[in-house]
Amino acid sequence: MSLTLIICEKNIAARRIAYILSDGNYKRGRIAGIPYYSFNNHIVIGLKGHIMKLDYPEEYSKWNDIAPKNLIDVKPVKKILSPSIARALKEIAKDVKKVIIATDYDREGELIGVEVLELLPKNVEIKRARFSAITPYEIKKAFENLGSVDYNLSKSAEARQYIDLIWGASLTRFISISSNQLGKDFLSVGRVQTPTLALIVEKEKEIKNFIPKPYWIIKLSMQKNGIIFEIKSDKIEDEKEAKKIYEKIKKEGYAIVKKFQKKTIKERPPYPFDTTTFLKDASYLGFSASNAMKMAEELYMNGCISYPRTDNTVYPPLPFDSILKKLEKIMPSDIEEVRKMRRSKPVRGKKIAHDHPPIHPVDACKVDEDHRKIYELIVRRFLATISKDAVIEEKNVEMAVKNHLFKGKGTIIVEKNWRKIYPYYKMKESNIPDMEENEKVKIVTSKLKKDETKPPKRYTQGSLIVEMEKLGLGTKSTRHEIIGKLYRRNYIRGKRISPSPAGVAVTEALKKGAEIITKPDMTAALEKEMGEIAEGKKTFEEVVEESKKILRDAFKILEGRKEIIAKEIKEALNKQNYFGKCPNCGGNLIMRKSKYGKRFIGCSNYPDCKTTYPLPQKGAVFFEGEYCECGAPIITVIYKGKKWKKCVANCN
DNA sequence: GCAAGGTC
Repeated sequence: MSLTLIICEKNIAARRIAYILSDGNYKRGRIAGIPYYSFNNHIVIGLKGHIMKLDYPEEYSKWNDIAPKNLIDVKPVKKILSPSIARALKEIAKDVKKVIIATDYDREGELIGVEVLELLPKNVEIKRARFSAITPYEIKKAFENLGSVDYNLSKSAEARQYIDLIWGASLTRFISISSNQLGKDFLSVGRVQTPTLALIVEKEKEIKNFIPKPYWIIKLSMQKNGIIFEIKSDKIEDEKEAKKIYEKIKKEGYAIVKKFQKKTIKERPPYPFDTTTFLKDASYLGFSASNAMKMAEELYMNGCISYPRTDNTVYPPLPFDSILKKLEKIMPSDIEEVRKMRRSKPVRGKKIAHDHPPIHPVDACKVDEDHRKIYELIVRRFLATISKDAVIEEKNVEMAVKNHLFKGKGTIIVEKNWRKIYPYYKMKESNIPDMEENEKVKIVTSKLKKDETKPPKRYTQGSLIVEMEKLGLGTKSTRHEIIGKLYRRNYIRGKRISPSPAGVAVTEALKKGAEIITKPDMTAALEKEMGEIAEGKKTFEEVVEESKKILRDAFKILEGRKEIIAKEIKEALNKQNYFGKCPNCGGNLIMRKSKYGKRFIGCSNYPDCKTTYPLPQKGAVFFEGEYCECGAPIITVIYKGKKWKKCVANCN
């Protein structure tokens, strides 16, 4: 018997492909605990993404045994990530004559396929199926037109792995060892995480250096036909000028209409959910990116929504009617509304990818509270994208008082349509009456208001993910994990994200010695080089060697600055670990770790002063200079997106 | 105990 083995990137893809190729007549089985699907001398098996991982050989795993910079020239080895999958593949391969790689049609997918080949005997025939959607048409076409594996493409992905590992491992160890942050408290560095951290550090700097500029605005409260509305002057930067104008106009009883415009605007619904936009809106609902992603993954695993990792904002043909029919069971009145306001074609976003559809519901589900919020967001987004445009009426007026110009604006939603079903995007409505040119309108009151320009806003997890995507940092699958990592390392804190002292110190230290790792440019350059490997213009060896050279040069500078770097990071950590003055002896209270790894607060005069306080073991804790009535410091705790303050002595 | 990338 000669078998054909079809390898997919994940189990769900394997099942669907088996279903399509066998016209529904496949059998399920398990081997080494891994599910597979068989029909007519074919076996389809799904992996769990990469089955190999690049890492340093065991003997280099002790950080003190080798100087970090020497890691650059150690050859990493491939290690098996999932022994059970490797066993299953080897078992099946015994009877296999032909292998078809049917992993995702992208760079990492090509490498995942090649990883499998390394586990299989060399005498099998190897083919590659390329498809950009798991639909019967695409799949059948791909399997009728099999190609061969693109080793240049897989090599380009290997170059990325290699470069990420040598830069990440060597710099992580260098920074951690020089600042003596070892064990669980190590300080990490990476091609994606460090530029992301630098964005946050940079934003904080902008906020700190921001000098607010005062300005004045004259606001007039107007009345016509019983409608009260507001018009205002432009910003006036000079106080004297503002007062002069105000004095001149404040006793006036009327303003004269110079221009009046009324227009009706059709407002399209928001485009279908890709991962980035989904996480942005979930962030608005108070979900951290990691938590939102976890909820979405669980909803996907339970068959409630489509695959949650996608860059696509354009629906392929979907069974819209049957999805609506399913959803009717759980939200009948909403679905009735949507039926009444269906648009002829769903809206499309700008980004099109063909591997996965935009995130949408696939079935009606009843789930617990946290999942429900995420599920409802996804369902409502889907419904909005197939609903009619909202209709907005916008009025703009310019009025003059003694030759000084004032502007007013009114916005009213005439027909809510998609806004009815997707209430997360709020719009401020304000009404102004219709007016005609040269008409006199009554001024009710006038005010001169002082205000000032505002500093830029800190990132939220949502806006940070949007920015990362814009800069090409990370992927749809990794961005939320990168942000989670920065929190876990205590580099960043808060919902409105700010850097910790250590986050700032590590960024600054790297900027002065290895600036490239702190910028998105490194990813951009790597993308370009990977493209060249894929096109056969450069070899893996050339690209890796070039990268190694840049890293060696960076180490020359870093090694020279080692003492300063150590001092700066240690000072930052001291600041981070300082929790105020000891109420018993006046010494410094410091966050320490017990020998079991639990954190607590102790006095710097230990053992003479034995003052200690317990700390919560989870979340971020820090001191903002406040003390409780009992004399003990008040700490700020951030955990699971919530922030609160408490007396460290628990005196209440 | 290092990275980032897949996926569970």
